[in-house]
Amino acid sequence: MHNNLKKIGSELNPNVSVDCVIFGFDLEKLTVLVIDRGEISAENGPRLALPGNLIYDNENLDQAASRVLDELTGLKDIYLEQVGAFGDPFRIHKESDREWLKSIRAQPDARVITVAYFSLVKIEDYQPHPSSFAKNAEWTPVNELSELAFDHFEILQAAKEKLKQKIKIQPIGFNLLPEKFTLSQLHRLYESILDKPLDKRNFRRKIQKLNILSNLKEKQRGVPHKPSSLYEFNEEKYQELTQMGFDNFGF
Amino acid sequence: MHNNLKKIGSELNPNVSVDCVIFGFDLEKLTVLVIDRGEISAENGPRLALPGNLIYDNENLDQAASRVLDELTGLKDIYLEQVGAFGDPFRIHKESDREWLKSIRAQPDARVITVAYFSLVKIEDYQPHPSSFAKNAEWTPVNELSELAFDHFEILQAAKEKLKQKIKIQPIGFNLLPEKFTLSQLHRLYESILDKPLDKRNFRRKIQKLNILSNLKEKQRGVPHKPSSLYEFNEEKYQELTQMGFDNFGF
DNA sequence: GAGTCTTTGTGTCATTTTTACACTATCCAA
DNA sequence: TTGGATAGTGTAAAAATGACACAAAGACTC
Repeated sequence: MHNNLKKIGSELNPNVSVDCVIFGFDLEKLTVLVIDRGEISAENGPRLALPGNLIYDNENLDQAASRVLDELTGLKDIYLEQVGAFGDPFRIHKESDREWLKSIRAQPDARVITVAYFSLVKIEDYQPHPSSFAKNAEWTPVNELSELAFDHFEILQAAKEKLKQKIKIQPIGFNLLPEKFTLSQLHRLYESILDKPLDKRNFRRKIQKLNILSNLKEKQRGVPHKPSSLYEFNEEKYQELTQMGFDNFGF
Repeated sequence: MHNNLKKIGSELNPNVSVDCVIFGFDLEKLTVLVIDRGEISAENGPRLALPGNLIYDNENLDQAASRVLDELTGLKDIYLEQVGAFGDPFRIHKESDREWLKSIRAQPDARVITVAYFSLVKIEDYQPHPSSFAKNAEWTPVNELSELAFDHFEILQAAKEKLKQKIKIQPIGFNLLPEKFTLSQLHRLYESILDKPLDKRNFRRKIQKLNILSNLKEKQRGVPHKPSSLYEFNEEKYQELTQMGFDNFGF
């Protein structure tokens, strides 16, 4: 077995890339980490793009996505989920994207299929990483973006939709919040992701009934209003739930 | 724009394939169309595989999946949905798969990323197609499969899961049934897909409340028991529903 | 320290949805 | 005509949902 290994080196595969939709939450809005390409584009195309790169021939797709995420943010062990493959033959052939491609790719005209991932990051954990394009990375509220390079806007929409569906099934939102958070922050997070208002009391009732939060006996300090209790996500209780086949968070 | 078109011919892309999980429903069980590769495998590996093929450089992924489906079944305009990309570097390197690959691929050792799709087919519409591998294709109950070539079993599991989730959100199951069907058949279909029993009366109540079925004033004939009313899926009423943002079929 | 601003935190009631459950009706075949 | 098989139907209890308003706690200002 694997006597064909010799044919697989650790070189870039010119035909397959991964792109990452890195979501964050600034306690107000859902945001996404995008790269500013500067004024390189030919005909005033979009300056912003999703981080991504070609894959290496000796890594699998998940590994490639983790690597791209790590190179950009320095973060490891981050929640990561595949969105899907995007492979229109002309997806990278807008004139406004070609200059940029020429500057970063050995074969800027090759057909590239990309596999999109979304990841959930605590903004507080992120610090621009020295390497890579991180110096040009910026958190932007998802709803303020209306165009991106290549087909990245389409990918972003698909990632938002996937996140929306997923959060109805698993409480993955906690990956976007600090360790300690308030119910109001969680509430705003759900409203941001689901993109619709949720009744405050009903939301609190529902989320508390799940019994996956620990009420730290601790309050916010220094806020100019009634301070809120702080909670943390209780992984163990969550495991109990899921092992009973729980699968519907009902939002 | 597209002065780079010259680099994109209509040749097979040696690095990207599509694989199709073609679901059917024999009115008893959920089935899937698999290819029997015969006894070609070296060390008694699995004989069965999902239909799939390399993509052409001038088609997008959805088109490639439609093409593969068409080549195998002769069917067009079939419900098709992407499951995701599978790209382990060694996914096609099992010794038991190599003989087969050598017989069908110009570059049997190339690293191939595959994009999986699932499609829903009315078994009655399917007739083995002269071309391709169709003569070796067979409908097999999903739950009777325990191994497949390459990583196809993993792909099948992912497709089942995707179908399961999707049917909770959209009534796509009708794509698997004849135009005219009984509530019991629909009931069995949902049980097959969700892989759990559903109470008969509750199921009927729920599905009827959706109001997307038309009761044809027609009954089964020739069955050795009380004949059932026949229904058909009412596309228009369904459109009304979805346009109101309906999104939860509650199973 | 009184008043204002801001956000937290809480309960009820009416409606809808879910769950569990058993018997009669209708056709075919023997 | 009887037996076998599946279709078709209703109810009651429990749970979930949706709509809705006001007092409490801290920070800040004057």
